[in-house]
Order: sequence, then structure tokens, then C-alpha cells
Amino acid sequence: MMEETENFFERVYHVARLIPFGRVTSYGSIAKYLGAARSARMVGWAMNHSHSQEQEVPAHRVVNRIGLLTGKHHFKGTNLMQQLLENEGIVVIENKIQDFEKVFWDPQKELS
DNA sequence: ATTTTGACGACGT
DNA sequence: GACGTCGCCAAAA
Repeated sequence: MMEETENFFERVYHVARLIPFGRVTSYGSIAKYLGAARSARMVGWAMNHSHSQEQEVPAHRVVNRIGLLTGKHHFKGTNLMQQLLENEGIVVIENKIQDFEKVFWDPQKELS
């Protein structure tokens, strides 16, 4: 049987796919929405395994709490993540999302 | 089995 | 407000 942790990952992917076009969220917010507010790192770890998922996970829409593209180094290209975000109308300067508050999408608030 | 690390976050200095 | 430290929890070495 699969461990409970996989369920946690599954939930992370689920929420990540719910992020609307042109919006972003943070690892901590997702973790908090899942009831694991103190385990934001696990969300990041889940994203690391996101490639293992059959469905594509918009990991580029998930950044840290300050809107910094910390995980861009994990993408194929150096600035692929940034390009994807810019493609959605999000302004990114030096790996930092501009107007982060405007594009921020809080699952707890949006999904209630 | 123990130690280190990591796509983070909150708090202290 | 920049920088440092600790806490959380799971996976890799």
C-alpha cells in the first residue's frame, strides 16, 4: 500500500493544478491549505517529484512567500520558469515576481 | 541507523 | 530591513 505521504503529494499536485492562469501561490500557502502549515518544505519536495506525475503540474506558478523564483534552477532552461510566468502576464525581474500581491492566489481564500 | 540536505517559513538579532 | 538561526518532515547519501 502507498504511504500517507503520497496522499499529501497528491493533494499538493491537485492544488497546484487549480492555480488559475496568470496567478501564483506560495509553498507555505499550499501547505497551510492542506493543514501542514509548518511543512512548507514538503510542498517543495512534492514539486520535485511533480515530474513523476502523469499530469503536468504548473510548478512554475508556485514560488516562495516573497515571490522569488527559488526553484527556477530546477527547470530545464535557466529562465524557463520566468518565461512561463511572463507568458501569463506576470512581470518577473531578477527572479522576483513584481506586483506579487496582485497575482498571488491563496487557495484558502479562493477555494475557501 | 545516523547525518545531511532541501523548490520554505517564522522569529530573533 | 537585511542577515542568521531554528523548526518541520521526508528523502538521499
